[in-house]
Formats: sequence, C-alpha cells, structure tokens
Amino acid sequence: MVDQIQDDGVYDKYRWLDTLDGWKRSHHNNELSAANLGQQVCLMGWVQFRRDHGGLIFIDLRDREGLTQVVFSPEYNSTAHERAHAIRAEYVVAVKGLVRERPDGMANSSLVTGEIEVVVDEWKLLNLSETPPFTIEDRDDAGEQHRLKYRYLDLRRPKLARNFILRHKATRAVRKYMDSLGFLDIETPVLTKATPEGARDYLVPSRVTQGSFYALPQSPQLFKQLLMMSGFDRYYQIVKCFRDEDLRADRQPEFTQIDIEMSFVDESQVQEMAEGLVRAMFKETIDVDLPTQFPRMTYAEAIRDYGLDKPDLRFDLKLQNVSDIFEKSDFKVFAKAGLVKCLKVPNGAQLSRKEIDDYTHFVEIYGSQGLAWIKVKEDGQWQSPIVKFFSESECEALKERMNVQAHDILFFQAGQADIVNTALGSLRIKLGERFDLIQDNTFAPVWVTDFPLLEWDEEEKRFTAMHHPFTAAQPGELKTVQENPGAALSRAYDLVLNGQEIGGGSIRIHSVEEQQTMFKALGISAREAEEKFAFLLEALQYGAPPHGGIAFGMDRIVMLLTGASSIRDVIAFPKTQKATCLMTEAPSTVSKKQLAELGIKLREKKEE
RNA sequence: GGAGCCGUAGUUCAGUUGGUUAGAACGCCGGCCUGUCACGCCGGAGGCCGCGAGUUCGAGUCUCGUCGGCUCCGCCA
Repeated sequence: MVDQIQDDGVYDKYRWLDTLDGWKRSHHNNELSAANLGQQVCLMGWVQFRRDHGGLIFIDLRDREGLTQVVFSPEYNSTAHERAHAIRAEYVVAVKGLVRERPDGMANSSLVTGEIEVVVDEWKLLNLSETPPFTIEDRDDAGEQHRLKYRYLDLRRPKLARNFILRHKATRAVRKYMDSLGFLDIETPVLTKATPEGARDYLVPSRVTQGSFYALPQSPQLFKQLLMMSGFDRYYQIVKCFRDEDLRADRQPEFTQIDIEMSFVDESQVQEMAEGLVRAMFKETIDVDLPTQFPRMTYAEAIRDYGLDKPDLRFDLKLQNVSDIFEKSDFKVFAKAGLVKCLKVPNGAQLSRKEIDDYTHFVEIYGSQGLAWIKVKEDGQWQSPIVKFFSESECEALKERMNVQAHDILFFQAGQADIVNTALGSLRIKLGERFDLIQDNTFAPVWVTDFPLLEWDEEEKRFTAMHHPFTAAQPGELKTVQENPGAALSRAYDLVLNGQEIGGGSIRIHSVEEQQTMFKALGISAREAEEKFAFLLEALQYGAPPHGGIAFGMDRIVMLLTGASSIRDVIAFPKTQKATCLMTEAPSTVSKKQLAELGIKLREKKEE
C-alpha cells in the first residue's frame, strides 16, 4: 500500500506522508491520566507496538518520556481506522483524539498512562521506518555491536533514554550548586600543549606550523591553576578530557570531568564543597541522602585494610597482616614473603573446590603465585593444603588474630607487598559479591587522603608523580622529597564511592621554588621544565595565591546514579574497546590532499 | 603488549563423537481476528555458519591465521 512506483518510474514511498500543518503536540506520552478524561489532545511519537485486531487497532505511542495507548476504532472514526492498518513499528505518527477511560479491567498498571487511552479522530503519518535491525524495547535482545552501529535506535530504548535524562539532571544539579557558591564557569582550550607526564596524548597536527602538534587536554589542570593566578578565585567547568589509553568498562578515551579550582583554601574547604556537590547530585537525581560528613581514611589505612586505594566500604571484610606470625615459620612460602595477608569470610567454608580454583586463577591475574586457604569445619577442624606446615603456636596465633570460627574460610596472599594487596583486595570485592554482602542501593563514600607524593616507576627508573607534578607536599615533607622521595606525603585526596574513584584533587604548589624542587625530584631537568612549563614557572612568580581543587569523573558518577554496568550506557555516542565508533566508523583515513596540507606523509604499507 | 569469552536467519540463540536437506524463538511478509497491551490463530519467505588457509572421503563442528565485539592484566599523573 505504501510502496508505489510513480508514473515517471521514480520509486517514491513517501508520497503518502503528511505534514504537520500546524498541529501542535499537547502532551508527551507519559503525561495523561484520569485527570485528563474527556479532553481533546494531540500526541506525537514513534510506534512501539501495533496490535491490529482487524476491528480495533491499538498502538503504543512512544517518546522519550513514556508510552500512551492509542486506539483506532471503526465505530469512533472509520476513516482513521481504515488507514491505520498500514502502521508499522517505528513509524512516526501524530494523533488527535479523545482521552477516555479504559473499559473495566483493562487498565494497565505497568504504564503510568495505563488508566487511559486516546481514541483517534484524525491522525498523520509523519514518517515511515524500515523494520529496525533489533527490537526497540527494554529487554536486551541485541548485542552491543548492533546497538552501537545503530546507536540512534538504541537510544530510543526507554532504559537508555532514562540514563540521559538523569544525566541531564545531574549536570543541572552541578551548575546550580556551583553557581550558588559563586563559582564561575570558564572555558579552557581544547587545542593545547602536549605534556610530558601522565597519559598518552591525542595529538592534532598543526597546518600553519607544520611538524608541530597540539594535544587534546587530559584535563584542564594547568589552565585552571592559571585562572587562580588570574584572580578568578572559584572556577568550575563541565569539560571533555582526552586520554589515549586502552579502554575498560568504566573508561573511554574522551570523558567528561567536573573540573573545580578554588583559591585561598586548604584541603578541608575543598572537601566540604565537594561533599555538598556530590550530595546535591544524589539528592536531585535519585533522591538519595548521602551522609552529611563523608568518612576519611589515609592511603596507608586503605591499603592496610582493603588492599586497594579505592576501598568499597559497603561491606565490612578487612585484610589482616599476619606476616609476623609466620616470620620464623617452616612454611617457607610465608616466612620468606615480603608480606603475608589474610582475609576471613565468615561462613565461607561452603565454597566448593571449583570455586576456590576459580579464585586462584582470579588472583593470578594480578601476578599472585597462588591462593592459600583454610576451611573451618563444623567441629572446628581445619581443612587446608598448607596447615600441615604450620607449627602449633602459629595456628594458635592465627586463630586468635583472625578470630576464627566454625564455617569460616581464610584466604592468604604471600609475596611482594603490592601484589599481595592488589590480589587480596580484588578478591575481597569478588567475595563480597559472591556472598551477597553488598546491599542494593547503598552508597558508601569515603575520602582517601595522605597519598604518597611520588611513586617509583620501575620501567623508567625514576620517580613519577602519583597525582600530578603540581600537587603540593604536606608541610615539612619538602625536605623528605629531597632526601627520601618515596616517603613524602602529598596534599592529594580522592573521593571514593562504592569502590569507584569518582573524584580526585589536591592542594597545588604555588611557590616557584617548590615547583622546581618537584620537577627535580621527578628527574625533569631545569631545561626541560623551562621548555615544557615556562608559562607556569613564570606565572608562579607573579603572586600566585594558595589554591587547590578537585575533578570528578562525571561519567562514573552517572554510572553510579543509574546503576549502569558500562560507561557506554551513560555516554550518548561511545567508542568500542578499540576506540572506534561503529556508527560513524571513526577513525578513518583522510585524503592525500588533507595530509599534504598538514605536511604529513604516511609510512608505506609493507607488501606481503 | 598480554590473557580469557564470543561471532550460525533481520535479532537472540541451539546445533551431540566431524556425517546426508543447518534448527527454535522473536521479528518480517500474506490471510483471519472489536479490548489488546511482548494480543491471538493459520500460512510463507528468509543462511557466504565473520573471513582465509589447513587436516579429512566429508568441517558450522578439529587446527592455524586473521578481522570484529566484550571482560580483564599492563597502561590510565
């Protein structure tokens, strides 16, 4: 009926399309209720489902807000009904009709608009649609490869659409809160200078200065510090940042940061502001009240108790250092280890041998050599492949230290400290999920403070900044930086929520001497510092105020707010793990002309 | 750079030890249907088993390579 060949042979399936002709939408599709009974309304949207009974025809009309059932009835309006047989999924239609109550027992309690329906007087076919490659509804029946290729269709799915509506509310909450505290939204450049430290830069070739490159910002770090030196006092920006590193379920090459900087403040003032911001976002998007004061823990405590610098405090298990118990043990694996840590799971003895084997493979990912364990039976007997190597006093000490009870399981990691902590800390998260220790809809924020200023980079054989090279050392630690760089503590802090790092910041260096000391500790020569950061070193000499700030990962926060398991579900047009866009097919090759203008010559492809 | 899982109809998947004509559900097309809401009933069409080699009398199934998607380690100040 719809596809026709015109007289001139041109295939034109759009000749029956209607125009709006001044029709105006009166309501969205999640809006009508019994309160609107008897009203004439005009709705527009996409056809979600069609249920053609031959006589009555029902369609569910969808827009971003929801669904409304529309009825075509031969008795009510036979012309409208006759034309409606041709309606298919995803056609775009406008209907004018009467809001009426559904017959007895026909209400649909799963729809907000389920008590009513709109019976059609007149309707317009605004556009046709090919049969979509996958069904547009919330039950996931398409793979991500298809969903990303047809992202614009995927985004019609209510579940996904809701994420972006919520994301908008989060953004709005940020702007409202920051404005209320006198922060100015100031834009910083996207074409900027490559930095030697940190992540790999995305580079943009300069046409005007051939052979030179801009870099896309990993963060507006230096610009926001310079804005403090300009006297702007309180700055924020919701800003795209770029890092050319490998992707993860919670990492995209371009991501959005809530970037904040303040002058004349110390850590506590930045943190107080930041807590208020996060509380406002949670309140105004999902109506959750976060605690009025977030707990704090030092980096050292986090590693000691949780093995990770982003502890998930939604459940209580803690790692225990048991190195001392086994110092002189006959069990050489423990005695010779740099660190031995134990994690007890109450009632964990139910784990099967296979599950334990799986956990063994799991910790191997982190470089662990193996996973030792002890199951405690009903009668208190220990079942374990390693206990036979323990002396009686070692068993007693362990029993007391770990407060061992019947049905417990103990897991051990022994070896190099960083591997022990990472492996056992990650296993802790896994076990928390396995034993359902994490309650739904709980949010456990925590500040992690007192980070080391520097960490040793084995590959480069030098210290690198743990946070970034502009982070101030704690009072008195400047001397430590020179004498024992690895021991110096910084004025950096991270905000962790449910085991995810959602924000990080620091009080910055505002004295040129301290900045030079820092560069020196990082093995950056005075010449190199001059070359890369001359503008910063100069600016610091013209009255830089004490300042500090924080940056939040907007995408990750929205993930937590929506419960999304992938960052791709809160980014409208995300990239695949290979950093490509399946829809636009970016990145792509460019013409020789474009390359020539940039003075770029591609390496010849080797012939096979 | 490395490890793992996956790739079969438009979609989601099944496919036994390698064996004849590769199946199901949903979707699509046609017919019937006046209270459905993932409507129902009847009928039909639809396949480069990701791609390329190899083993074999014979490959969706085994081997190697390759491309693509996902998860993770490294990396991500």
